[in-house]
Formats: sequence, C-alpha cells, structure tokens
Amino acid sequence: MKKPARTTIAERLRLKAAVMTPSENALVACLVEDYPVAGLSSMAEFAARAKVSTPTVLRLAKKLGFAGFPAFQRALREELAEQLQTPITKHDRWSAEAPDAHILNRFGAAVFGNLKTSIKLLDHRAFDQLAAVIANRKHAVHIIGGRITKTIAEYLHTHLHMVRPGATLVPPTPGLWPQHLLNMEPGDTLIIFDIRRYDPQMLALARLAHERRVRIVLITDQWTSPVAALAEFTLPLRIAAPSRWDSNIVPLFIAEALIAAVANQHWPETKKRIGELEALSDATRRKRT
Amino acid sequence: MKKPARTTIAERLRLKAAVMTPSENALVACLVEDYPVAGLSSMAEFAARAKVSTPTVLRLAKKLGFAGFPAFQRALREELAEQLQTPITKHDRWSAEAPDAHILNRFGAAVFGNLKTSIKLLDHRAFDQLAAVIANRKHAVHIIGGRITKTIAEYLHTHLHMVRPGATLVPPTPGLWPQHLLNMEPGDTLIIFDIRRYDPQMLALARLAHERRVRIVLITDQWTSPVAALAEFTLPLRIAAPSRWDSNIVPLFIAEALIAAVANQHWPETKKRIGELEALSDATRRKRT
DNA sequence: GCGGTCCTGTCAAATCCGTTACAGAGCCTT
DNA sequence: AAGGCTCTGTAACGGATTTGACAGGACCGC
Repeated sequence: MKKPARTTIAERLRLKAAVMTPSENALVACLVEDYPVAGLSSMAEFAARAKVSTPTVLRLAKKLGFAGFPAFQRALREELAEQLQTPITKHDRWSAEAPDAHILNRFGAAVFGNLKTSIKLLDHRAFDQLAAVIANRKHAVHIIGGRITKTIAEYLHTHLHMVRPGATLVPPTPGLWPQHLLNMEPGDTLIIFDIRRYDPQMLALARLAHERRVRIVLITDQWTSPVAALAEFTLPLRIAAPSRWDSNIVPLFIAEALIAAVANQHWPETKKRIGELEALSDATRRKRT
Repeated sequence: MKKPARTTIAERLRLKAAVMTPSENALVACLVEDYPVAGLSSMAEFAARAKVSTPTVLRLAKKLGFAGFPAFQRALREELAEQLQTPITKHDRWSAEAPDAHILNRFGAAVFGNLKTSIKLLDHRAFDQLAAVIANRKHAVHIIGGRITKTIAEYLHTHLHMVRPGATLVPPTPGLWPQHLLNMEPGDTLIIFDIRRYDPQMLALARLAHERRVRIVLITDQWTSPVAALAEFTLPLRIAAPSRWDSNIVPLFIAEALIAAVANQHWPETKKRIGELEALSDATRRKRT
C-alpha cells in the first residue's frame, strides 16, 4: 500500500500562507479551529462561518491547487479517513513533511512510546485508589518536586488547590522543610516527584514524613527512586527522550489525569468550590481596575 | 448552547438493527468499515460504494429518524467534530457515559490526538527558524506564562537558562512588568504562553514589548489568543482534554522540543556551559554539607 | 490626487445532488 | 399457483450548490 507522497492539506496551507489574502486567512483560521470538520460541510456553510462569500472559498480551494471545492473536500475526507483508521501503533511519521530525523518527529515518537508504556505498566486500580486518597478532604495533601520536577509539582498543586482545600506545595529548598513537616499530620499524604538523579535530601524528607505516619506517594522514573521503599504508592514512569534531558511529559500526564480523577470523585463539592473561586477571582479583578 | 442529550448515530444503528433490509445492511457495513468518513461524501458516492442505489441511502437515513440525507450528514459531522476535539462536553458526559473506559485510557487517547494534530498543523521549518532565533545568544529571551501556563513557562526557562545566558522569566504579576520591559532591548525575543481564557493584560504587555521592537513568539491554543496579531511566530496547539480543564501536555511538548532544538544548534557552547553549571552545582552542594 | 492593481462581494447560469414517483423482482402466504 | 407484500432500482423533477463573469471598493505607487 504505497502512497505516492500526496501533499497534505496542512502542507498546502503552509506553502501558500504567504500569498493568502485577509479573507482567505479567515477561512484558514476557521478550518484550523475545527480541523477538518469545518471544511466538510457545504461551501455556503463554510463561508458563512468565516463570514466571507462563497466565491472566496472557491478561490481558496483553487489557490491550494484543487480543481474545485468538491476536489478540496475529497482531499480532506481522504486525509481524515487515513488518520482515523490508521491504528495508533502505525504512526510512521508525525510531522508528515518533515524528515524522519527532525526533532519534532523523533520527540513525538519518543513521547508516544513513553506514554503508551507508562500507561500499560500502570495499575488502574491502584491509580483509582490513589485518586481516592487524594480526594479525601479529611486529610491534607503536600506536594514536592525536585530541581526540575518542581514545575510539575507546582502544576499539580495549582489545580489540586482548585479542587479541594488543604493542598500545600512544599518548596524545593530544604531550609524551609522543617516548618512544613510540622504541619504534616498522621494520615496526610505527601506526593513526591523524584526523578534521576535522585536527590538524597528528598529521601531524608521522605523518612521524616514517614516517621510522622504520613502516607508517601512517589512519582518517579523507571529506574525508581530510593524513596520507593517508604512509599505506599509508587508510579514508575518512562521519561527517556532524544535529548540531553529527560522528558517530563508523562509526569505531567499523570498529574493531569490525577486531577481529573480527583475532581471526578466529588464533583458536586468541586463544582461549588470552583464556582466560588471564579466569583472571587472576578471580584479581585474588578477591584484592581 | 443546550445539548438535548442527542442520541448518537451508533446508537440509532443498534436500535434499528433488527429492521434493516439486506441492502441497508450493506450500507451500514460500509459506514462502519470507514466510520464516519464513508457517510460524509455525496449520496451517490456512498451508494456506489455499497453497491446500492441512492434512494436506498435516503431510506436508511429516514429509517434512522432523520428528515433527509443532509440532516443525517450533519449529525455525522457534529459527532465527528465532538469526537475529534472533545469540546466543552465536559465532565457530566464522560463520567456517566463510559464506565468501561478508564480515565487513563481516555486521557491518553485525547493527549495522543492533541499531539498528533498539533504537530501535523505545525510548520517544521518555522519551528527551526524559531529555534534559531531563541538560540541566538546576541539577543536575550524573555518568557512569560499566564495563571496556569506559568509552570510551563517556568519549565522552559529552567532549561533554557541551562543552555544559554540571557534567559529571563517574567513573573505573571503585572506590577513587576515595567522593570522587565525596561530590560527588553530591540531584537530580543518574548515568548508568551497565552491559553484561553486569554488575559487582556497579556495583550497589553505584548503591545508594549512590540513597541520596543521585541520579537513576539506566541504559544497558544487552537482558538488563538489576540496576541497573534503582534506575533512573529504563532504556535496554535490542541489542548482539549476529557476533563474540566485543558491539557498542557502539548505546550510542554513544544517547550521540550524547543529546548532540544536550541541545545542542538550550538552544542559545543551548550556542553561547555552545562559542564560549568554542574561543577558549580557540585561545589555549592559540597559547601552546604 | 490620480490611475492601477488586487481583493471581495453580488448575481446569474449550469451542474450536480437529493428527493419523489413508479415499476419490476423476489418471497411468503393463502 | 396466484396474489400481495416488501424490497430495490430506474427515471425524472425540483432545488440547492458550485462556478464563472462582473463590478464596486480599498490600497499602493506614482
């Protein structure tokens, strides 16, 4: 099943991007926004959506090298069909026009592999239990990350804070740890991001927290941080990337999935809390102005 | 924008499966085989594919409860659009709908789709140019993110700072912007993360920077922040997720890919810089101990 | 300020499409 | 075995859609 290297719509759009008129750009923006469905309805509908006239749509189709609008639509459909029925495993290239060796393609492939393997190796039931633990409002949740992963920890904290009260971000500075440790009660949870090279001080913190009967959750890489010995939940993730540094995409993925799962568990309360938050946010903004 | 719990096409097909005639079954088989693209072409084409006549197609559409073929097609398109970009269908739907599909899987599928589409719609040559601009050590790079994306901005900054001198993180607090603006020289680059809901103050900052002849790089979502009008590079990414919140995985992906690309451009200098950094890091740690 | 060029919408014509009416064919029932 | 019912295709009609021609208008250069 050899494909004669047909140029994709996306590539054609890019190719002609320089010679696009304003109203043609409106069409392109419209198409990209709802790609590719926006272009699958009738010409009149597509034109109305971008607030231009039908001939403009036709001119765009011709500018992209098609005989007419139907030809353009056919191309869209064929591309869509290819994308839809091609099973996830058979992704040969990501950026179709870029060479295989291009960073976008190599990175895309690596990230996809990491995600797939990580999810496969993860225990769904353990994940749900973990979500339940974090969703439990009776006990506080503390979050800490290392030198690099601190941004992921922060991300998790920002969202968790919206979902439930009692979510604390522990700074990566060991000097500030004692006061945070003081606030950790038995039954609380400490979520630790620890990815190679593992920080010995992180292990020390975990020990102290563990002694206070704090439940430890460890998000680490496939080589597993030594903190695992103390952890109730350990999530070993794939993080390898064709780069000088590891990829933190899978940790972020887990963070987002956890947030969604936790929000899911007590949706009514969460919804109420978010509503209050937005009201407060608006009030603050108005006052500032 | 009310959703009256519209029954899906698949459900309608199941409902009427018992009263399907042979040629209607041929159509259904054809539709399922290449779902839903087969039903998006013209009636004649769809009929020819299943080797039936056009009235049969019409009869099928009516049997499924649609007024005519266009109505049927519209339903297909709407369903497809929903499936492709997971719009505001939000929490209420997916929690009740598919208990068999675990959150991890659903999230994984969404993220995968986002990544694939985002990369596909990205111009890899523009990406390379952007990497070159950021790699240029003659001009400084300033990075800023919004309320949520600030962590991604921080991540980019942390790494970029390792790769090259002159990388600054601008805090999300507008009160601190004047002093940062003062440091922006003509030819500098300002990387802005602006994802819905777009911050009007971010646009103001972009304007001021633009007046100082700072090059604007915008990382945004598919609905495109208004900053795009001022930006030299605009990267519209897919961020929809089966969650109450948008996913920031693709922005993080772009950040990581950019870092890798920049590091590649001047690897000798980068390597030297990282070596020095590690030496200093070790020295600091030893002194602390 | 003037002419030219490019962009864009209005309008009309031709084509294609969806729809309906009708008739033939197959199959079960009587 | 004949009648009737259901299923399915052919043909023709009406309409929507695409397409081409044309003109108004904005912008740039001279």
